[in-house]
Amino acid sequence: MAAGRKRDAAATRSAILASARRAFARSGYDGAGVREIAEGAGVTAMMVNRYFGSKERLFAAVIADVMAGPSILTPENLDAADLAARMAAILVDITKAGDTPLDGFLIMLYSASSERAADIGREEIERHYHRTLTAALPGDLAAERAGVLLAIVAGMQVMRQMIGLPALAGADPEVLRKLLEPVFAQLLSKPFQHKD
Amino acid sequence: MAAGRKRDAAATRSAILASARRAFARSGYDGAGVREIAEGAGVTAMMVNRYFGSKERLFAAVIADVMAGPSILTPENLDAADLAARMAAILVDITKAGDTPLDGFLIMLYSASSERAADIGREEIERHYHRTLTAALPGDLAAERAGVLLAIVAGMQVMRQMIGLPALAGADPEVLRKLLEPVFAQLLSKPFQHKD
DNA sequence: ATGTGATGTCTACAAGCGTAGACTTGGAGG
DNA sequence: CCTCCAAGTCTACGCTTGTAGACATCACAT
Repeated sequence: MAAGRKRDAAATRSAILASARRAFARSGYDGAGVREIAEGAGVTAMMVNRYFGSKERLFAAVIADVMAGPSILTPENLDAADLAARMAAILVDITKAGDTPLDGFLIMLYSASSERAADIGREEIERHYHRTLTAALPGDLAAERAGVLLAIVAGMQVMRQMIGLPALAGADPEVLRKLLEPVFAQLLSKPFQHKD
Repeated sequence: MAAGRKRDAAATRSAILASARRAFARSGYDGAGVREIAEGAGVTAMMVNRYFGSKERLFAAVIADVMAGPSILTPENLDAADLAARMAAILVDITKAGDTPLDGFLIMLYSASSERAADIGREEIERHYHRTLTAALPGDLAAERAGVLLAIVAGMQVMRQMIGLPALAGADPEVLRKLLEPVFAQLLSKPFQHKD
């Protein structure tokens, strides 16, 4: 058991949740073991099941916890005039290499090969990210444009953090921002019209 | 053993490779089991190790096989004037939902949570995709632009096929092409200059 | 036809997984 | 001080995994 804490149910629960978040972000749903998660929280494996019922329920709790945290799509960002620039800056910052406090998107990507985990992830992405972004986009094809935007965000996380493509993982953040901003601006642009 | 084939080493090897490709594309490196792969090829699990040495070596062989196949980055595509439109069209087609013959990119994404698999994947993406695309890009920051382009390709695969985001998975292909083409065009554009 | 080596199968092992139930220990209320 | 329930640990089961070695079987060359 962790030295600093003794028999505090709420604290133990938080410790397990935090450890699980780290573990899932590092190894994905399948890769992270219950014993490993428990050790990271300073308890035994059985406490995970005592507090969360099962590994699957723990994963769902982690995703819910992550979703409750800050994201690119905060209301003040969505209403800002320079949304494209903000999105680019935040995305580049979030996906910087090393032991970044990874956000939930990455956890879901790592876990997407597990069918159950992918289901949970799709549901949460849909509800939390896609719906919000779609609603904020003026013009035609808002849902599709929001989808492409999320795909770009996902792709940057994949390439910078999961694969670790050197050209992206080691790139100058300023350069990446300059590259991404016009891309975002194009998809976000207000007078988007479906012309054909 | 498969009914149609009898004691043909080359055919058995191909069958295992093909089955492994399907299995890895469906479940990722960790998710796909050797027994499952073997069954898909109509043999026993031990044949996998006999022909490929280990699961890890099998995975490397699958990636190599996939890389040898067709991709977006064929020379005639890279030289074409309408590269952006071609990339958009091919990407949308490749990532269409259902039991598509998935390309290697997706296998690597599914397997990225395994450290060894991610290493193999990064190496191959770097060598096969990123280097080729970088060389084909005129203007400044070719490596970074190529990286962002690959990230978008990866993101579309993730969102359409892994997560299955409805807005993308169920979208009209024509619409997606129209959305992606200007994005690609912007990153591919010849007179790209790093201005600051 | 008859060895003989390649081809494929069977059984099994050691390790790790998620999970369950019985057990022990701590800390607060009487 | 003593009790008692929550908090936490221990041991273990059943399963799956990748892999190893011994065994069987088919096809071809002599």
